[in-house]
Amino acid sequence: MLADLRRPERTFTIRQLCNEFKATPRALRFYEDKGLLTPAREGLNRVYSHKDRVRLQLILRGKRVGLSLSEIRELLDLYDENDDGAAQMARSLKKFRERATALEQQREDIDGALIELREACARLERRLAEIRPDLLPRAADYDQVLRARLDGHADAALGK
Amino acid sequence: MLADLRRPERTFTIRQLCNEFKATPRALRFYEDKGLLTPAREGLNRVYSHKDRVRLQLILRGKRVGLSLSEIRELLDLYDENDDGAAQMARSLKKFRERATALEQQREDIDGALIELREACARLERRLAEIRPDLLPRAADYDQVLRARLDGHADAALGK
DNA sequence: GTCAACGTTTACGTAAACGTCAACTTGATC
DNA sequence: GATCAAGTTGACGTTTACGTAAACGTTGAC
Repeated sequence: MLADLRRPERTFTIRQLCNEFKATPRALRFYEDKGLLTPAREGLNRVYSHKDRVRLQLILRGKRVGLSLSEIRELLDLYDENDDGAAQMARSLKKFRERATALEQQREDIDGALIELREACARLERRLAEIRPDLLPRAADYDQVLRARLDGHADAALGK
Repeated sequence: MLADLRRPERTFTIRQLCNEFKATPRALRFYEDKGLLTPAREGLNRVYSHKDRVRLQLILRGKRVGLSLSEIRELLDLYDENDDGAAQMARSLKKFRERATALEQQREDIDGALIELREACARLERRLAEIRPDLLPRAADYDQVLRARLDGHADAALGK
C-alpha cells in the first residue's frame, strides 16, 4: 500500500505526532523554535518526516530522563553533523552517565528529606495522641490521595 | 547575665540570623514580603524576636523537605491564630504526610528514569565497544565529577 | 572628616517550558 | 458565500525564590 506507516516517504501532520506522543502543538512549535526540530513546509503548514519523528522521540526520551532542552539539542546536533556517529555516541554516553549520577544524588536528597519528614510526623503523632487523639488523621484517609495520584505525573519528579 | 542567649527577651539582627542559619538578608526580607516573618522595627532596622527565630527555623525546615513558601505560610498562619495548636498540628501532620507520599512518588519516577538511562548507556557502550573502543569513556573519568559534587546541593533535588 | 561596613527601600532580572490569548489564512463543506 | 475546523505567527503570562543593582541613611574607627 502507498500509505504504509513504515515507508520512509510517509509524512505526518503536527496533530498526528501530538496524538501519537501525547504532546501539544505548542510544544512541537516550541521545540522548533529552539532548533530541536525543523520540519518541512507545505505552504504554511508543517510537514514532519520520518526523521523528524525519530528526533521527536529522542527529545521526549531525553525529557523523561531529565535532560534540559538545550542539552537535548546539543546531542541532536551531533547526530546531524557527524558522519559515523561514533563521536556523538561517546558524547551522549557521557551526558547520560552524568545525568545518572545527578539523579542518584537527587534520590539521596529525597531520602534525607523523607527522614526529616518521618521524624516530624512521628513527633506530631505522639503529641496529638496525647492531647487530642480525635484530631489524629488516620493514614487510611490517604487511600483516596494515593489513588488520585495513580496516573502519571512521572515528569514532576525531574525538576519541573 | 542579661545577654543570655536563652532569654526570651533576647533579640537578633538580620545578620545574626543569617549567619546562624546560613541564609541571606535578601531571603529573610523576601520571607517578610511574603508574610512568613514580621519582625519588629527599631527605626528602620528589623529586630527579630525569639518567636521570629523559631518561625525562621520552621521555614527553613519546611524548605528542606520541599514545601513551597506558600504552603509554609499556611502552616505558620495556623500556629498563630490557633490557641492550643492541636488543630494546627493536625493540619501540619496532614501536609507532611502528603509531602512524604509525593516524595516517594518522585523517587519512583527517578528510579524509572534511571532504568531508562542505564539501558541507553548499556546500548551505547556495546555499540561503541564494537565500533570505536578508543572513544569509550571510562567510568573512572567521573571520579572528579563525583568529587566536585560532594558539597551539598541538597535542595536541588526538591524541585528548584 | 571621611571611609568602610552595615542597614534600608524599590524594582527589575532570571531560568524553563510551555500555556494562553489574539488576529489571521487556508481549505473544505453546507 | 458563510461558516467551520485546523493551521499559522507573534507576543505576553505563569511560576518560584530569590539575585542584583541603584541610591540612600546610620554608625563606628581611624
